[in-house]
Amino acid sequence: MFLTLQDNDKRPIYQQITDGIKDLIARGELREGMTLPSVRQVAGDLGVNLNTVAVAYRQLQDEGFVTVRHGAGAVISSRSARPVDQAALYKPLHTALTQLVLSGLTGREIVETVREQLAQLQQKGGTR
Amino acid sequence: MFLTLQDNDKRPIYQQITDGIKDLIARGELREGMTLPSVRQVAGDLGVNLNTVAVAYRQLQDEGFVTVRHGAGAVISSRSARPVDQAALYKPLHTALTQLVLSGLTGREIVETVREQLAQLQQKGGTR
Amino acid sequence: MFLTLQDNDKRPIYQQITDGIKDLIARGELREGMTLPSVRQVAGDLGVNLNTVAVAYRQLQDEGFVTVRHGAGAVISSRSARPVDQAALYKPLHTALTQLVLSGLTGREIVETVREQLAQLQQKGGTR
Amino acid sequence: MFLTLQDNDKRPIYQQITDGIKDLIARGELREGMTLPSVRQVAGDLGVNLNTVAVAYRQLQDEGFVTVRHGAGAVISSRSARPVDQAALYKPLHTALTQLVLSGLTGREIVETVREQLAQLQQKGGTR
DNA sequence: GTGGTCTAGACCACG
DNA sequence: GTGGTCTAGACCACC
Repeated sequence: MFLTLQDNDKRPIYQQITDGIKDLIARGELREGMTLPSVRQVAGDLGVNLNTVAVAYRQLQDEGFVTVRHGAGAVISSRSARPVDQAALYKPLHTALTQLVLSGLTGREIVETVREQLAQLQQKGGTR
Repeated sequence: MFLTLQDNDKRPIYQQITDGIKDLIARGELREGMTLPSVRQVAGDLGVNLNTVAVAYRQLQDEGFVTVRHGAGAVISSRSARPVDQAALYKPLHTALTQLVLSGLTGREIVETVREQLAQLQQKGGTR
Repeated sequence: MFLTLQDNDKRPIYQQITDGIKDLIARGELREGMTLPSVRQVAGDLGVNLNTVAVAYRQLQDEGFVTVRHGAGAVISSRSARPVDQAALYKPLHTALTQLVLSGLTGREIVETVREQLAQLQQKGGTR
Repeated sequence: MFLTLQDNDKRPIYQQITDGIKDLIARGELREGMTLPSVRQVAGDLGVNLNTVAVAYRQLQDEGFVTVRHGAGAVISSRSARPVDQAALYKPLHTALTQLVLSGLTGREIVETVREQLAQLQQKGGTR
């Protein structure tokens, strides 16, 4: 399977699924036009309830990442179809950076870490 | 007041308070030895429940950012007193970066944003 | 083709087809006695399942918009053959108007929009 | 109670609740700053499951109509906080008008009906 | 008290 | 087969 759940993760399960799929899209493993595995399959693979996965899929649809065709599965949308909430976008980054600064890392070290993580996200060509 | 709450923020109120105070420490506006305003005062200023602020202060104490002395309020700890959870440290950064990549920003733009935010956090010299 | 499907439309595909054909009838592009293209042709053109189109045609027949003659296709009925469900008729209008009011439009603007859309529907003189 | 469910309504229950509350906001019976009745109370009054109401409330939150404060209820947002999807806004109106034209009503009659419904929606001063 | 999440299991609508 | 909705009932987090 391409998704895994973390026990020590504080996010709700459905959110982990949503974020995980967004992550796969960001990394280019899931591309425009591809069909997501069915709700039932994901639920079975992860060992969670059908509804939990359905909530995640619904969220992805609401945010414009996938187009759900009733009875025919969920298809990855084109990027242009996805909206952007500028305010909500930078808040998590700010919080994360604050934590890193507090931990005593220097700005140089933090930027280096950011570069590494970005390289990892983009190595599949997902943001071409 | 030095803290404000955002209506459109998804974090619980106590978390916004905790994060806000950490932010002030990171920026150097709150320094080692300074005393935080009382739970009652913060609750009154923000218009929230006493318990909510108490939870935030409790969290700051648990994480070693402040030392609460009975009858004397909460004072900012020295940085060396603060523990570091490596795993928990980088996860928020990864999530935040993923969101930014998904929004269509290039790696260059993201690194630039990171630099700006770091500069803002450090302009007071609080952690350098 | 005379019909197109919208990806961002929440209605089921068969409903989009039904509504689309009703629209063409309302605009006078399809008139009494004309024959609809075959289920197979529409399915092929739109790239959807045969059953989906069949359901749409069935719905049009149930509502009296077309008469299906075995082996001869579906022909547009005379207007007098079409029944009217008063209650069901005004509910969608009410819902639509509520949405427009909520969006902040003034009554004057909404009435103007309605006039424009009606003019568009009637420009071919199909129902006058 | 201020909400009622229609048996002959094809919309899912949670959608009827969402639309009903939007309607109340549009009519000005629910105004900015007022608190919605609790999920439990609505569920009890309407005789539906807790989750069903929770879905409706979540939808209202996602669309910006209410701000949910965990543990403290759901409060009506200011109108400026609400986003607008232009495309989705006019489609229902178009569909509704098409049905009315097909029923044989004249343009004059339809505009008159629209005026009446708008007057009804606005009589409480909700759109001031 | 409030809302949020999750499960187990049912039934419906769509393709 | 697919996803969507709903119920009954549980437990958690927040205020």
